[in-house]
Amino acid sequence: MKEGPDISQVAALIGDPARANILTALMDGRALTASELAGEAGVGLSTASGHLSKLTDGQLIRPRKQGRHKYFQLADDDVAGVLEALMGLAARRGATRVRTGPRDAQMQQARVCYNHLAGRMGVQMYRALLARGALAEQDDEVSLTDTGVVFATGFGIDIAALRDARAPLCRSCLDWSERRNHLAGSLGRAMLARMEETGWIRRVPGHRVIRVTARGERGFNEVFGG
Amino acid sequence: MKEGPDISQVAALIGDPARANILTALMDGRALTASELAGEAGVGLSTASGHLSKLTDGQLIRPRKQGRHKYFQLADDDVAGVLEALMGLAARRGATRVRTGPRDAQMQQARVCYNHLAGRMGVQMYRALLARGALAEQDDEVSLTDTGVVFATGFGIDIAALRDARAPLCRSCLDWSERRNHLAGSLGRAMLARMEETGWIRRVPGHRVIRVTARGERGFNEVFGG
DNA sequence: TTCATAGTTCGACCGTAACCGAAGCATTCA
DNA sequence: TGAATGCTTCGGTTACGGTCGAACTATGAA
Repeated sequence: MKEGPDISQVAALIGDPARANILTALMDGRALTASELAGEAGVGLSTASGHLSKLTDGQLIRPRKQGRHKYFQLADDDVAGVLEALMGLAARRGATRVRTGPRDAQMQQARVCYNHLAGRMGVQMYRALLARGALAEQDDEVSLTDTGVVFATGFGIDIAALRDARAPLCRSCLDWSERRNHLAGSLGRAMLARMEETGWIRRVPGHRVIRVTARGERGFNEVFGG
Repeated sequence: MKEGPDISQVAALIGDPARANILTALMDGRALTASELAGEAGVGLSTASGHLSKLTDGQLIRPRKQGRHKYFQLADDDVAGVLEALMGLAARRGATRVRTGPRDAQMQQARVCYNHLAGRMGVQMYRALLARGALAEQDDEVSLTDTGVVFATGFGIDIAALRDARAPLCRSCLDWSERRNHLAGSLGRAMLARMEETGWIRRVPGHRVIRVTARGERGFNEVFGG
């Protein structure tokens, strides 16, 4: 008597070692690129690509294209919940593994990403703007609220001028070191430019690293918390 | 690379269609013989035997020898919980089985989930118990309050006896059709058994569907609202 | 423009495991 | 004691799917 949903397809999807590794790697909520996931899974890029499209079709993960990178994250909390529950069952017979750490500290702190602020500082700014209601997020889209217009103007940015330009005002950009959103778009660019003008930061020529001045650190923390 | 237990083995175990059929058939908490399960799975007896020993090794099911029969049942509530959760994912993907008929509607209304009540009725009961302070939820854990002990006793359940058994008294289980918690654990089992004793419900033999009697409907609404 | 990097698709190879039937135990019943 | 039933094991076949490298597409950098 075959009743209820067919669990074998979903389970089989999770049941391949490479795919299970991919899903486990995504369990912390970060978004990783196809190449990184190939490394995590211990398979070649072409193999991983096949797995990723299967997982996407199965709605266990969700892809997000960004430039020439393609980031993947778990589809939603329910998926994470199922994985967690499966780990509970699997734990009854042991078999655990290890983990690796990150690298370039300076770049992770603050850097330029297509002319806007990225790294921990970029992510912190983005979250602060969300928290104070300056930005509104929905379905991977982000927009500037009325509150946000007031804030940006106070920060020294001419929003009306930015709106005149064809380029999108706000875009969320996935941070490669933090794996969280930061602010892109013409507003993101203007924010970074403004920080440079006011002497908060200094860009290292020929490199993406950003140096934060003492004044910049004070000011940044004051405005964006932290 | 990775951390946490290896979920791929357990998932692969569930991922085979024949084994998934076997596990699904056991979801109502009954113990079935190898021959019956072979029929459920749609494979030959020798094939089923192989699957059953794999599932046993994987601790998803538990065999019980009785004479020349060998009965199998799910290993415990956790296994049932994982299966329910997987059904939730599968249902969302639209991977329901071909057979959709009156029985599906009945299943969503009230069904057995490893010996406890699931479906809309199960969820409603759970929420009513929370609302009246009989159950307390925190961090995915659920426990019986003093108020709850009084209530359960009034319902005809010997809580002291349940506590003596090793099995956990209360446990929440995610309902695949409602996507909300319902009550599992030995109390959940006792509640269902009590409803059957008092003639509120009648289990359809060989199926997970539960039939609610007229008296049961009155009584249930009276006690659990709605 | 040209070059480099990220990812996808294709083709071929190969291993695992699902499957069945037949023979082999084990248990119960006559 | 045999005969019947329930299940397991074995051997052989088959097919599905995971794997890689190479060719191809798309995007960004110089």
